[in-house]
Amino acid sequence: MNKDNFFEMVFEVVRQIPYGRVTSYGAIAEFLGAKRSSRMVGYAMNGAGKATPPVPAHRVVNRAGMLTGKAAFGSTDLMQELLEREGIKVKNDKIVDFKTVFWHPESLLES
DNA sequence: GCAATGACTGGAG
DNA sequence: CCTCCAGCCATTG
Repeated sequence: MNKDNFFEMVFEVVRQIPYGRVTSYGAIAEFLGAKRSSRMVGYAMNGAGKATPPVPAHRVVNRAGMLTGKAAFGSTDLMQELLEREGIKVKNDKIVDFKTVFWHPESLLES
């Protein structure tokens, strides 16, 4: 079954990520109130490419800013391309100035 | 319902 | 910020 509740809220947050910004699985999990379920966030992203509308999963990386899920895009180079496309510099499968482009989900609370 | 899995995280070196 | 170890948790077989 697609669009499960847990996946849904993860997709929602990821879709709210502004252009040229990235966030981490733990940040999303924490925002959802399930910081312990950080792994589930990544797991949910596994269905992101199959979800509708598709979510910018390339904007979601681990806490180190490493493109851990690049393999799930089908093309490992695709994720880096998309990130650079947004103005984000990627070096050795890791985001440059990660803390600078990092986006906090809690920013949604600020209208 | 139990066992295995995984796009993770925090603590320590 | 990098590497290794152990803990958490929902989905799947």
